[in-house]
Amino acid sequence: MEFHERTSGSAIPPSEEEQDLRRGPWTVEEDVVLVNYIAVHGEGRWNSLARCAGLRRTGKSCRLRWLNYLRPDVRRGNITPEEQLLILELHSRWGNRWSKIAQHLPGRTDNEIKNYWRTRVQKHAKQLKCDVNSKQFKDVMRYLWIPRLVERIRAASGNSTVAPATSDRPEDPAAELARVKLSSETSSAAGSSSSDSLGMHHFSPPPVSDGFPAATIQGGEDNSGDVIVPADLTTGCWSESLPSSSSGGYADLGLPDLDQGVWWDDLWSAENIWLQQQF
DNA sequence: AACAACCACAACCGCTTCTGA
DNA sequence: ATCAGAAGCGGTTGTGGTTGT
Repeated sequence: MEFHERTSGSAIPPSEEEQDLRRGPWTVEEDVVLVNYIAVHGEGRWNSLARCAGLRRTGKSCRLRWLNYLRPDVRRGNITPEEQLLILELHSRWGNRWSKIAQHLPGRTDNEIKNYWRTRVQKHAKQLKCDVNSKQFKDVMRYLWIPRLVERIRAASGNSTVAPATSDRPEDPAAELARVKLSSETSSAAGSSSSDSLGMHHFSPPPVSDGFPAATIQGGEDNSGDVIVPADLTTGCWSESLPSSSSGGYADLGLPDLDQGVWWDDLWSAENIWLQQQF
């Protein structure tokens, strides 16, 4: 911030050190320096780390580069269906609390999740001409997107080719969540139009092992939107609350693969038809 | 082939929160 | 209790690759 601001209009001339600061994409050489330095000295104290390592970067920049890219346990690339499911779930509960959400996706960074949400989820909302926080869009997620994900996870687990890095950890929240969804033990939400007549209510979140208290409505302390959550979006009964996808349900809509994006174009009409039948 | 439009992701920015003196 | 520096967070922008015309 500092360099940029001071060089643009401020009477305070930038110090020599600030003038020397690099910005923009990191080079391989910088990455190597940072990784080697952290390997020896550990992370933290980012400003002094940047100085001592001889990097002409701010401490913030070093920290971000390490956390989002260079850390050995960072996972990049395709977001698995389990992870997508978990992101939808946790976002419905917490809103844009990306770092909090990221804590439950091992190896994923808040930045990556945030980007995923913006580029995929918000894009689809835009295509549907509705807000991501609107009931319409949440219903799309609830009745179409999530069941689709559940089915994909189910299919994958049937083939015992489960998504990498999310399935082999007993404590893994994504796998846990998927298990919860698939088991579909509770049944109160099916066609829950009576209890959901107000369009919002409290819910009992599935176990997410951070001891987070049973949330009422997400948004919580950050009041970043007071998102209204469809009744059973988060109750673990998705697959019960809608027509069976394998017996005349959404499978019959001929939806293309979730990741391909195109199916959303056709989704809105199908969604409208179905919702009109429901509400 | 060239250009524009779009997309995904990396990085930055400003603000808030935490921590230690 | 207060203050300064460090760390963390969420929103935004920049960049490079891809796709369409």
